Amino acid sequence: MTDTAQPQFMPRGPYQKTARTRVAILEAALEVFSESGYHSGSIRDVARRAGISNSGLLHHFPDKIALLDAMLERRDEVDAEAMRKFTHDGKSALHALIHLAADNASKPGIVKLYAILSTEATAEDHPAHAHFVSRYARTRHLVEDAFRSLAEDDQLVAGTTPESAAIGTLAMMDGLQVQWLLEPTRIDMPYALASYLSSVTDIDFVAEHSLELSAQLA
Amino acid sequence: MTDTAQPQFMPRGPYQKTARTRVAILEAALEVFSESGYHSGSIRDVARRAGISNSGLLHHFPDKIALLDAMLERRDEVDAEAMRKFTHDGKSALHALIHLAADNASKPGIVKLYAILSTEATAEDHPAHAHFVSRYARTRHLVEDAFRSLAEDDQLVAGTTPESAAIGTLAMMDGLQVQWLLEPTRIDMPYALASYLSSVTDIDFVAEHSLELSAQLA
DNA sequence: GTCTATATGGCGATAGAC
DNA sequence: GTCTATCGCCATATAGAC
Repeated sequence: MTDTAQPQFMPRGPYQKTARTRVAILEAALEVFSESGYHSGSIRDVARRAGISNSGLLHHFPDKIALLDAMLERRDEVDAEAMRKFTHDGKSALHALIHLAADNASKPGIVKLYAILSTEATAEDHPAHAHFVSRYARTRHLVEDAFRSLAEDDQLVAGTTPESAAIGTLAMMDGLQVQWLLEPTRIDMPYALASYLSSVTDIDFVAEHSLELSAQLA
Repeated sequence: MTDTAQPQFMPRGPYQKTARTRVAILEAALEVFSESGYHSGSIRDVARRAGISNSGLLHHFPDKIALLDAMLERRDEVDAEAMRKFTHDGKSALHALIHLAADNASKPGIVKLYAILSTEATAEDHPAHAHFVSRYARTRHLVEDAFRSLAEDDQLVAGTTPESAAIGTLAMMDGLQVQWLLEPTRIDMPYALASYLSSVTDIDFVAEHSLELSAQLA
């Protein structure tokens, strides 16, 4: 990894500008890859949006793949941080997923990035293929653990296993995002996810989530 | 529309060869767009696989967008045919969806086509945007009707509406496809879908589907 | 109906000046 | 660290011969 992750340890000297430029490039890369995916998104477009020349960009990232890797790594730091906060018990972890869905509803760029890249990266020779395989495995384990702790309290409905519930939860989140991107006003992602979680557990996530919403208004 | 849909009405004369060429082109287009999506898939690649030159292809389809439209139209004819067969009652319609999922598991090309195109077409200026918006609306209505007829027999679980169940079903199917494309051996699409349908209805689709499978072996 | 040849332009990446 | 200039490639699409 490079110096992007800890810019606070080198704020002075010539590196300060470098770090700022790198961040600008990575943010532009997120925009471009969100809109067009990796193959159709162009380095030149990223450079243009970052206010830098084509070669100026390639000074910071040797090639297109390095740019994609760095951008994904940056995103994963943010995600990992958000995940770490909600590993209390199973129920609160699933509530956190509903919050995540609500949060995503205000970030179409991020949602589109993962929707496009994850399908594109389905091809085995895609530069981000391994990244997404391991990303799904990691997330699936996290969600599976949440369901397992619920199962120990007999709160999973009959016929549902922690594994099948975890696969179903991730599938539901992904699928809802596609429909939401196509018709944002028709799809209520957090509600639909809560509805799913309620149907595979003995917990009324829909009611609890709407209670939270009313509490926020007070 | 062109003559592709009714080749049986003009089998002789010079059109016969044209029709055959067009079909070869559309099948090649399906391959290419399945692997790379629309933007990254190239007309040249399609032409190469169809055994024709670049300009030869453009004689049949004036530009790339026309090629995509014709290919989607052709696929939709097949899909509509498959759909028409199972509009008996609500329960059999949902069983047919499980069959569709099982069928898809042997057609990674088709699955990948829709997975990639539907996320790519999320962009409002994508040539297939309108196509996918109306495709989702149409399918959602079909599934919603199935759930509505179940609701009239009190077979929907509490807290689930025909609309939310339809949205959830489509989301589940889409999301499962992405995970299945990434790790085919880990995901059992028909089982996972049956599991979802069982959790939102009072019908044990998992048991009924596995009964069907055993019957087929006999 | 299919071809070759070509116009036009975007792409990733490199070389070398400042 | 950033630039201009450039190479070589591939793209969509057109013109015109056969």
